[in-house]
Amino acid sequence: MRVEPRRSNVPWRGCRSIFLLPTSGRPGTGGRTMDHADNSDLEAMDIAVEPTDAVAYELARLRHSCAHLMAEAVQDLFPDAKFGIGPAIEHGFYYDFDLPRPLAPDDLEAIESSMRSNQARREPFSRQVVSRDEALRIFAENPYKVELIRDLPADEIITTYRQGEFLDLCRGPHVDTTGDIGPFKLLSIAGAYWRGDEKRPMLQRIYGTAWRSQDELDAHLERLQEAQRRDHRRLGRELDLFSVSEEIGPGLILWHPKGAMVRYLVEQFEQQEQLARGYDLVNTPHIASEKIYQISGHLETFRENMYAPMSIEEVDYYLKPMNCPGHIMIYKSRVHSYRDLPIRFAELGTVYRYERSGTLHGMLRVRGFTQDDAHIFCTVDQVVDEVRSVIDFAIHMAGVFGYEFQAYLATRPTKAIGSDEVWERATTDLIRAMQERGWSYKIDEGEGTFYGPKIDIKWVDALGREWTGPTIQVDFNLPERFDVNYIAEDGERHRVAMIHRTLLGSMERFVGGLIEHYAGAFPVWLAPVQAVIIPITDGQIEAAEDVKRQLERAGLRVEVDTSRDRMQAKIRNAQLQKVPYMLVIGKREEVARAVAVRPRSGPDLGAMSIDDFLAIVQPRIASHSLTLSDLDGTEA
RNA sequence: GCCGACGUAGCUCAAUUGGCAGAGCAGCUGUUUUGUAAACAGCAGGUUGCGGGUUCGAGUCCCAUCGUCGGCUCCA
Repeated sequence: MRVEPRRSNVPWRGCRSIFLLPTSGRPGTGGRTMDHADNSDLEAMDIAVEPTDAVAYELARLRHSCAHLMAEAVQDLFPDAKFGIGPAIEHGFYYDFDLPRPLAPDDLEAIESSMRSNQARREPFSRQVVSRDEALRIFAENPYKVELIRDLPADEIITTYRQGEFLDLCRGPHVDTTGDIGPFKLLSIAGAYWRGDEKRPMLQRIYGTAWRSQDELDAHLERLQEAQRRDHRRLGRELDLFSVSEEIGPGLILWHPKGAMVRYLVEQFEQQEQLARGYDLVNTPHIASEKIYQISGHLETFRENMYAPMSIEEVDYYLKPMNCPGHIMIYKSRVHSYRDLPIRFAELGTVYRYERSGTLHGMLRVRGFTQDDAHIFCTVDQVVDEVRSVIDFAIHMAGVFGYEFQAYLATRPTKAIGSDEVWERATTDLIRAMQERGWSYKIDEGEGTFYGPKIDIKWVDALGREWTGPTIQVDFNLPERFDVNYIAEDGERHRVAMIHRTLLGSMERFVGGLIEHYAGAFPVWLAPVQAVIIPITDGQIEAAEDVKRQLERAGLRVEVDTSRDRMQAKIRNAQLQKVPYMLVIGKREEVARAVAVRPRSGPDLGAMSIDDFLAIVQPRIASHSLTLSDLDGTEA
């Protein structure tokens, strides 16, 4: 199975990654993972699908045909257009064009309507085998196609496909006629570097989606809208969770009280879990002198992501981009016996990294973030066990937040420190740990860190989107560079192994993801406000305040809505704020010393005593339940 | 950083071909004291992102800049 590297600034859009058919009979490519320059394969393959899945195959064929249909329309509109590649991708397709002018939204409509009339014409797709020279002659006017042809393996059978007036270099296969393409919609225009290389020309890319039936298309468009409704930037403002300020700077998150409460609850929970698993908490400074980053190799390999140094008494100091050097220095502050190991240092460590302006995205891609970072110092023999227990920990955390997950093994990048043997060993250890855990994993070729390979765990959220979050890295390199040792049974110094890991990734990205995962409706244990008490008239404010005090004594986060809105408006506001419980108090409840409980998710539970309400809520808080009452088993 | 689009009140949006910058919600004040998703009225709110330019006159046209959005590249 071959995996295309993810390319997107939005972490979950990584699910755009696609799977290619095995390239039987193509020497030199079997089993090789695609790299960024491998788009020629994409074009040659054209159809990109999970090999086992017939439906996916059919969809991909249809979508790739739709890309051709779109290219035909673009050619009509821009006779001078030069064509790049137009593969099927997950949920749709795109095609890259070199056009004489920028596309505008109106163009999409024109292209779409031209596509529809060509679709109605039911133009057949016809395949021709051509020689390399013929192919070069046919596409002589088109430098991109020429490049693709030149890069094809010598024994490649070169084919073209024609429908109507449009002829394309293409391996196919296609549907029989344009009439078989099914309902489609063009979605967006974007720039994209030719062959993904930022040094090469930028082409205009049109994204579209196509399905077998109108119902499937409608469902997909509905999913896109749902994703928009869940956008954490929108919910972050509406629920008053966080903001960014141009004056403070882009990519720097301001956590408002409610967002900070969610973060605090996540952090507190995780810290407790860590302490229960033999971690020690540490703290390290936000800046450090250049000396440490010379030793670590950061200045060598990570400098472009680091902020410019500040000079303090003629020594350059850097904002820390990672927490590892600090933890290493804590370890090294004294001699360690093999009996001490493993030592596990955990820190909610805030790091700053320069990210290019175009990559920033709400809380999901920022310039300052807090990692739930830990470094495990252990013997080489303990690595596999430790990695395995980190994996268990990660599974546990995923379950608490209701995520499915998928593991990726990221291997040695081009820019790396350390010998081949060391990398080999670290990679093998990671694979062993995953195998012993019974995990299947995919491979992200060359996506490891500069000091070691890693397991990236990607959450799959309620909408089926993937998020890069937790990461586990085995590192034999930094211990070497920092000369990190322990005294073994033989009385000699031995090198430690290090495991870097996060379980949630960063608090920014994790909470941002949580917002979208829960659509802002946090489970009651995470909700910044767990209950709003709604007095029906001013007469019940006192009773409401009294109830609030009782609930606060029981450890709940509660507000009283003392506004002069009518009850209906108060309920609406609480509902829009996605507060788990509304506790209505009118005259009847006041007299009965009760509250009428209305969960945001379900029907009114009627009036009950405070104790009865607590009996509903407290177990759910303690168990991190996703439900608010026995009546809603499925609320997410 | 690159390609494209977009920046008007706290939020969502209006404003003919360049001709006095408006509405709803939120906010404040008053009236209403209300039974499960928006009571009524009034007031206030803006150097149209920032800086230049063209013009008698710029939210509108031009240039530059900052930011946002969709992608590309890169990443927790």
